[in-house]
Amino acid sequence: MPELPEVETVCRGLSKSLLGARVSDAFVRHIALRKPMPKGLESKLKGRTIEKIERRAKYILISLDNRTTLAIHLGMSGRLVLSHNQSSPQKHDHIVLSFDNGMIARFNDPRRFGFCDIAPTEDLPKRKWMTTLGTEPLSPDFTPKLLHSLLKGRKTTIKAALLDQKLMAGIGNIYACEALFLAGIDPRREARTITEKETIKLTSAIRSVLTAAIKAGGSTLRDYVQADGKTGSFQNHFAVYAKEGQRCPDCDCDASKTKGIARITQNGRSTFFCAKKQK
DNA sequence: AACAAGACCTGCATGC
DNA sequence: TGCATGCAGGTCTTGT
Repeated sequence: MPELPEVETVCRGLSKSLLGARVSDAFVRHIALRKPMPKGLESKLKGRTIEKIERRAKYILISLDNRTTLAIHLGMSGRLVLSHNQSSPQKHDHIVLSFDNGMIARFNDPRRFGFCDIAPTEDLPKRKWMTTLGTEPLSPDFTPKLLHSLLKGRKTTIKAALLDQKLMAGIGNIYACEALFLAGIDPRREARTITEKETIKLTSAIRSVLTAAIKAGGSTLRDYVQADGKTGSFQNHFAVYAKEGQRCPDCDCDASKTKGIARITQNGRSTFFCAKKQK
């Protein structure tokens, strides 16, 4: 589910209510997500004050006042929602934190593809899941030149390359499809065939789709909600994602032999694109 | 090393 | 109504 814009939105929402708040009570359901829950997590959280909440790739990083950081990944179906309602943990709640300011934060993840880690902040960059993460696509480092060098020699498709978190971190299936559409690039192309000129278009497409999605509070398909429980709205602005058979917003493909937005499977995942516009 | 496929889970929509 | 099938925003592991 949550890709970079959704995780960014959640981080901003959590920051509004939780900075400076102290954990008065912590519930952890010790059932394995992608990895087992850290041992003794409850006692590591209880009594701590939240100093900073930020995002790296699709990870939420919550800095505590004892120089430790709690990292949470939402997987496909995860939510991290704030409320004032004190109630016993619901189905698929994995972490419930009560704060001294009256807020309750719940990390709920039905599919359990999520992930949770806690470590001294200075050790964080050494965690295995952290060391493999590539460049942030919204950082100034993400230039056409860098993208071109990342794609160099790669025989995999450009779509698969955009999803490769080792190359650039944070893009998921929705925004890979949308960015390729904006850039006018066929998702089936080999990554190494993308020209320098095309990387200019592609970096700019990636930036603009991610930025617009953050502005819209992310995309809600089914599970994702913001920290305040509201849905995102960027799904209303999709050009191609989940629009199989519909007309391309940019051309008259509907009337052509391509018959609108196509859906194909690449590396086991759906890709949506317009074969007329994207070359 | 790079790449593709399978595995990990639950829930929901669809079709019989 | 029940049951089987396929599909979903991600990443890790395995095998070629």
